[in-house]
Amino acid sequence: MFLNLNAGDKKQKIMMAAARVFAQKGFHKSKIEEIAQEADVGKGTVYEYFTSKLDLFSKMLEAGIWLYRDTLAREMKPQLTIGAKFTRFVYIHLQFVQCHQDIAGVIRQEFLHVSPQVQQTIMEAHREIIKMLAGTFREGIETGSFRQIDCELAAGMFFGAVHAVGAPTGKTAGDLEPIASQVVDVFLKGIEKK
Amino acid sequence: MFLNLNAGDKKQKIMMAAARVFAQKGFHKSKIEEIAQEADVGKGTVYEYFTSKLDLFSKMLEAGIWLYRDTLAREMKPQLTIGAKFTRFVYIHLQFVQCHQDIAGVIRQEFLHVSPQVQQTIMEAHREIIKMLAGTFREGIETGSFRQIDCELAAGMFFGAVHAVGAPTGKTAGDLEPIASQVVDVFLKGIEKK
Amino acid sequence: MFLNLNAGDKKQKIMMAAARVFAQKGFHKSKIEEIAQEADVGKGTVYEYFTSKLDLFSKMLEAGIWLYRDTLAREMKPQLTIGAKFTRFVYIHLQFVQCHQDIAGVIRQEFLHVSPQVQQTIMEAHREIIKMLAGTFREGIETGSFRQIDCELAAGMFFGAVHAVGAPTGKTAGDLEPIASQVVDVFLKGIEKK
Amino acid sequence: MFLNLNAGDKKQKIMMAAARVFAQKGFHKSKIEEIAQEADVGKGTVYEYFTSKLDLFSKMLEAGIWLYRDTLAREMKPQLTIGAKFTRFVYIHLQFVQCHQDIAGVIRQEFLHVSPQVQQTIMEAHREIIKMLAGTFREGIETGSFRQIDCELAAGMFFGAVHAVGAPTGKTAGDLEPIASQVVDVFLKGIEKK
DNA sequence: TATGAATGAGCTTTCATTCAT
DNA sequence: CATGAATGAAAGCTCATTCAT
Repeated sequence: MFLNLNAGDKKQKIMMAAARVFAQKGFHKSKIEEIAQEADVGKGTVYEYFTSKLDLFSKMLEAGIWLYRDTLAREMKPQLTIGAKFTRFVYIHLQFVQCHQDIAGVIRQEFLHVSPQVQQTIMEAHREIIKMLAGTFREGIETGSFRQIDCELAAGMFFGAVHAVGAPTGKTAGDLEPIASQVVDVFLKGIEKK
Repeated sequence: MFLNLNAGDKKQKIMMAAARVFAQKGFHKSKIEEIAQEADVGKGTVYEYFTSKLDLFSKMLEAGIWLYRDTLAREMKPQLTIGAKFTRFVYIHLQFVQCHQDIAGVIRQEFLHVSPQVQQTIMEAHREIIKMLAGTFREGIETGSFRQIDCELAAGMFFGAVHAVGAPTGKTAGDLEPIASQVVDVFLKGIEKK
Repeated sequence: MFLNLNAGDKKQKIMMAAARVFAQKGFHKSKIEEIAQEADVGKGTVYEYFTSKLDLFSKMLEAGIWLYRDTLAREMKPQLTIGAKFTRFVYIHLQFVQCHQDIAGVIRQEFLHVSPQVQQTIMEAHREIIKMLAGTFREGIETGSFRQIDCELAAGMFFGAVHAVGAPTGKTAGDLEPIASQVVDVFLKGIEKK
Repeated sequence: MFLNLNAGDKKQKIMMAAARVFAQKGFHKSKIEEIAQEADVGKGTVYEYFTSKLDLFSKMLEAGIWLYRDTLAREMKPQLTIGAKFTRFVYIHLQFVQCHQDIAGVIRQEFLHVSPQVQQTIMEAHREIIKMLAGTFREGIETGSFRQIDCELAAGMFFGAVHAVGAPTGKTAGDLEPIASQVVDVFLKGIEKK
């Protein structure tokens, strides 16, 4: 077959199948055989591209995180106003979670107890986001838009809040734009009547 | 020994050992043998008190959730002002997480992929908290303290934020009182300068 | 309590309970705990009278075999005519099987694979019966009542036939006397029309 | 190797090994590992072909019963005279027992306490044989060869007698033809001198 | 390269047996 | 004597991984 799919194609296919299965069943209940079936390849083929189940999981997860970061980096133009940045962040996060439910589910749930490596990877990504958000908060304080608050704490709270909204039990049914606006509105203005 | 441990004590001992091990390794990587060793009993003894590994996990988890709920119910006096209620909630939550790191860790991480039953249990507890918080927000709106916001969304955001602050990566090093105050301050007043 | 039951009483109680349980579930599926419950004694008490599960089984089985032999010895008066002896044997066997279904069931089914000792015990009893029957056949030949046949073979066949009739699937519903007569009639006269 | 074993071969190999081990030790004392060793395969391989130990046992047993039935059906030509039919039956039974001692041993001993399914299977086969024999007796009565006897009882007795002769303790040392003749002779003519 | 039959380490669970009371 | 809570050896079964084809 000369018009074969490009080289990384089967690897991709396996990783996507893995994301689906891992998201649905978790790392320990997912069977390599099932992932292989889902990817429509033989069980042995998985081991042609990944050294182990853990390796497949890690690679899949890293790809997911990379995609998240990439999406964020692409969409968070520096020229946006601070308020717009937050709204944009929430929108992108919610949209990512909605589009990539599989990967999002895996990132959300399965990181503490799979392997220290994996835990490391996710916590690093988490720290990076917090850092970015804290930086934006700091920027707001410096430009006089925000009042004096603990930026790290606020960043943690903000990400936690957004994360909770994006969770399956949260409000992610309708359009994401208004929800993103609301979230940012609540966070920036607080809920007390002035 | 004449001052023997009271009845049900061994069950407690096993559950506490289970909490430690499950928190550290997660459900699937925890071995019954290790839990038995940690509890300083024989492997078979675990099965005298629990029908299976899953049963032990569920019972331990339910006990943890019950403890959380109980603590909350005991400490959230209805006569507190709304602001004080939120501060109290954050304080109690953070304190619980700090005191019962094992159980908190288990509740936080291991619920999706252990069993539908367990998932059910945790999500129910989660819904209950959200409901309580949303009710408090509603109360604030009715009394004119809070502005018109989506109470469910706000409750989700608030719990998410608190949850994030309580997570191992969050800020829970120093005294909890000031942190609780700060969290509530940020949430009530927002971060924008008026 | 000075008017206590005699010494062997509890031992008997346990053995009878064992017979019931072993008969119903077989050796390997019977649990010591269940036998203890059936005998209305504590689990540990079983070990006061028997050194092990196998010991209990063996003792119970030997008691059953002894009872069978004893019944046979008591009822098979030497002064009976040969024909009467056979009828008597069949009747006693069928009655024993009917009265002591538990023990009979155990003897019938559970002897090959419990222990070589047990197998030995039962096969010895079996050989003894065959020998007795063969002797009676020989007696018949010598007195001119029976024709020249292989006594061992005939004894084996006869016991096999009686055994089959006594099995749960066989004909043991109605009165045993006529059945015993029929069995002996068939065996002595054959089934061919003369 | 180019002349590989045909498909289903390994399944056969495992079933034959199982027959040997089960016959020697009984169901409960047989370990999967030992059967695997006997079959010269890995422990896990057994589970590639059978879902459980019980499944392996059942399948093996059914194959044995099928073989018995098949042998009987093939060899019991309807055109045989009644007397020849009985002789043929005894000969086939004894030969089967001699050739397939493993399977015969399993069928003879292990059916009550393995599983209701297994019990069902064996008792059905037993009933079928009894029915066939009773039919032949009835045929004999109708054609005037046999005297008026209870066919079911006689069939039970006959099979019991043959079964006993075929048992390991019975007479199955020498040639089977003369033994079969003797058995049938005894049964048809009886043992009384006319 | 792609495959899936074969494997065995490792797990949960059972239950005969012990022994402190 | 009587007990039953405690125990751990032992067995069935799973599934990540290998490797001959």
